Amino acid sequence: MDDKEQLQLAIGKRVKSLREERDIPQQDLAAKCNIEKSNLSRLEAGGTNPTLYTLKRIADNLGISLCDIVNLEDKK
Amino acid sequence: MDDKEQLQLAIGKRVKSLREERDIPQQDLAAKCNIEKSNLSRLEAGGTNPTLYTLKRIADNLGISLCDIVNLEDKK
DNA sequence: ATTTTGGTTATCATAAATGATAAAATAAGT
DNA sequence: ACTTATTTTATCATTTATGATAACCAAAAT
Repeated sequence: MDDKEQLQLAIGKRVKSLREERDIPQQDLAAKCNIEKSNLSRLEAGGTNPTLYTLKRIADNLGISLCDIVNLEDKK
Repeated sequence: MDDKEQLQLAIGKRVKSLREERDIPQQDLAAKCNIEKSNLSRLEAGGTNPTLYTLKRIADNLGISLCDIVNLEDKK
């Protein structure tokens, strides 16, 4: 697996984990962020290389900073 | 100006500032990151909404973390 | 069993990021 | 002034993120 795929999987896991910690369904988060639920599903599954703005909206609606949402080190 | 534009300008400024601190020309950084110099120029000018992977490569070659490169608060 | 609810997956269209290249502008050296 | 280095800008092609929609799957609730 290459660098890019690993990164995508890592950010996907991170978003999913943060969302689940808050007990908010994909659909709800997607709606609040104005992104398609199918898009969020792909993102969480590591199937996309999201743009900064997409990550910003997700971070905002999870109540954390951009810096925090891309803090992928040692996150399992 | 909308949210997205502001974000783009902020990340552009941040990258440019970090690059200049290190006295590395756009061309060199672009080459190390395997991105087009024109693309990096656009990015630094706030003309693009970069993907996570693009930011990752830039961060790596600037010697900082993803978290750090998107740390845009109070950066002027 | 059959509705909900949450999530996934597939497909297609559209917008936009990036690649590729070239030319022009600007700054820095000399 | 002239050269050199650096950056910007424009254009076009290609790839891909995202939008939009629909169908499907799996639990859980009832």
